[in-house]
Amino acid sequence: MRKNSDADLTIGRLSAEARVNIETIRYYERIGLMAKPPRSDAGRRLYDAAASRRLCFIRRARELGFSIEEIRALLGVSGGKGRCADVHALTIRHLGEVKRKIADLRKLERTLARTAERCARDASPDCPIIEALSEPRCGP
Amino acid sequence: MRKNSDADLTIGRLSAEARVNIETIRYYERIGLMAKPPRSDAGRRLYDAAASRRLCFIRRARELGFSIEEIRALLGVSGGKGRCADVHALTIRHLGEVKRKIADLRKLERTLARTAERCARDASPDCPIIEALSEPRCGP
DNA sequence: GTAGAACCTGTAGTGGCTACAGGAACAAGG
DNA sequence: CCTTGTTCCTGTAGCCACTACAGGTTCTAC
Repeated sequence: MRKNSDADLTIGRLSAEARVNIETIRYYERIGLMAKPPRSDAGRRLYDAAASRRLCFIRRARELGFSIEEIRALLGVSGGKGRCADVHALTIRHLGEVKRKIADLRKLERTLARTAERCARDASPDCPIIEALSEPRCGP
Repeated sequence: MRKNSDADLTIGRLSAEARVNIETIRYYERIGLMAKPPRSDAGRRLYDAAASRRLCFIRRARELGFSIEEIRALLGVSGGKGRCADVHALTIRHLGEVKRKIADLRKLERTLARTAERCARDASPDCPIIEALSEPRCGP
């Protein structure tokens, strides 16, 4: 059962361990984010502990909203090939994007709340929300 | 130049007037959000003022983050066929989603900020961000 | 041995666009 | 009228990060 690289995790077990969908793992392999693992005689993928750790890294980074390409860069650094300053810069840029998204959504929230407030909420076909969306002036 | 339906706007002019991309207008036609307009002898789409107003409605609703299907429903109401209460319900649901997204992003923002703060920002390959992403404990 | 679960590859789809390719028609200026 | 550049057409494919099959093989438990 032991292979030379200690790879004995099938994809299903890896999926459960790292909490990443099987199809997603195959996808990550396809796009090069995960290495092609050794196979059993039956052609089944066999993963080791290092692969599991890498997949967890990827999942955490995804959860933080980093894109696939950003994660590629992060993985580059995590191998000791990059610098902390680069990671920081990437994180700060990402943080800025998150802040911008929040600001946009806050604006949107306010507009929606204001509009909904004016709504009579009855069976009438007259509706201030629809009226607002139907403003005749549209062009510049 | 005048047609029986007063349709004399080419798609480019409609695009400029409603501030919606030409390709997007064609896409909306394909998915049934916009009606197929009459054509010139040369096969060019010719839009009237009502089409322009409808497109503006769609754009505004998109800007408010409503999905295509939600916009379909809103357009149904705007023709006098629905009720204000339904619009309100749709808007409140949407508002709830926006609030949830904001809450998620706020959480994310805090995590990113906290992590970035611990960063030495130097040329070191040792990096607390990478360390956090590399936590050995991954499974449940 | 059998049935169900796990795994494989390859392809297509999700949502909402966006960008071509390869052609035809139009408009403006000389 | 001719030329050139712009606008428009249809159809197809791609973006991002997955996700869901179809149709098959292999494994596991009873």
